[in-house]
Amino acid sequence: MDIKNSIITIKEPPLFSFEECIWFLDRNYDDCAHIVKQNAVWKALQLGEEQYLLKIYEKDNIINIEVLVGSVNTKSKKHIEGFITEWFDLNYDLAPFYNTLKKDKQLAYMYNDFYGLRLMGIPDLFESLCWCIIGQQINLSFAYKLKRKLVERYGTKLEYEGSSFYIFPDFKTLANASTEELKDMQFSAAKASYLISTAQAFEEGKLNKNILKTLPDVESRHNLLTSFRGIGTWTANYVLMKTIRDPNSIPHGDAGLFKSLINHNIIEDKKDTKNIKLFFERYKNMESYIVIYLWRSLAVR
DNA sequence: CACCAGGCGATTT
DNA sequence: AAATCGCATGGT
Repeated sequence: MDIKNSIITIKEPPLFSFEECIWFLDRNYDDCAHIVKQNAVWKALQLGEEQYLLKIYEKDNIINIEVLVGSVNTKSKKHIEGFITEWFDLNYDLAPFYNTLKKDKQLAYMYNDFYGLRLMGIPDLFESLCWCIIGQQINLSFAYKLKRKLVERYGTKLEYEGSSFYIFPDFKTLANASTEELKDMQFSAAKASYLISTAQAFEEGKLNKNILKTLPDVESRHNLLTSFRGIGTWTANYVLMKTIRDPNSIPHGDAGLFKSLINHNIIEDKKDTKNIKLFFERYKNMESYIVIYLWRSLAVR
C-alpha cells in the first residue's frame, strides 16, 4: 500500500485546539484507552471485524490520522473519519457557547485558558457505561486503575513497535465474566454485578446506541438508561453527554462538578440546589459544554 | 484516625 | 417520600 494512502486528513473547524483536546484525554491520569505523547494520540479501535491502530496529530490546521494497523479502503476511511469527527466533536459550533462564556464574570477566563477544548466523547455506548460504573463513588486515579485491569484482562491487545495498545472488551466477553473474577480485581460486588448485567443487556439486545438515538427526547433516553441496574441519574446524564451528545445533560450529583462550582464561588455547598439551577439557566442547551469546562478547571497543567 | 472520591440500590425511618 | 447505609480502596 502507498504510504500516502494510509493517512486520512480532516480539516479542523473554527474555535478548535488540537493540543487542548488531546491534553484533556489524560490530564495526568492513566487512561488505557489511548496514549498521548509528543503532540499526538495513539488510539486502538475495533471497526466491524477489523482492528485498527491510529496515530492522530495536527499539521497546518489539519488533523492527520495515520493508520498504523488495519487496512484502508473507501469504507474504512469513512468509518475512521466518522469516528474521529464524533470523538473530537468536530461538527459542533462552539461560537454560541463562547458568546455566553465570555459574558460570565466568574468563568470568562476559560475562553482564553481552555480555548478550543471540545467535548471529547466516548463514542462506544457499552464502554461509556462501563466507565461510569467503574467510576462511581471512587476517586479517578483508582477508577482508571480498575479500568486498566478490566481492559488488560478482557480486552484486546494490539502490539506496535514495542508498545501495547488496548481495545475495550466487547459486551459478549464481559457478559460471560464472573463476579468473582471481578471482585478479585478489586471491583466491589455491586460494581461487578452492574458491569455483567449491563453487558448482558447489550447481548440480549435490550440496550444499544441505536435504541437510545431513536428515542424522541432526552427524558426518554434518561428513563430507559436508569431502568437498568447500576445506571442512576449521574451515569445516565454522563452517557447522554459523552456518547449521545445531548447538549443539555448535567451529571447531577457529580463530585467534581460540585467542587468546581464551589471553587468558582457559584454555590456555597452541595446542597445549594437553588444556585445550581440558576447557574445552569445561563447555559441553556449548552449545559454539557459548561460541565466539561468546569471539569477541565479541576485539572492542573 | 476520619472523611471524601466524576453513585447506586437496598434498607430504614 | 426522605434519610441513612454499605461498598472497595486510595488520597489527604
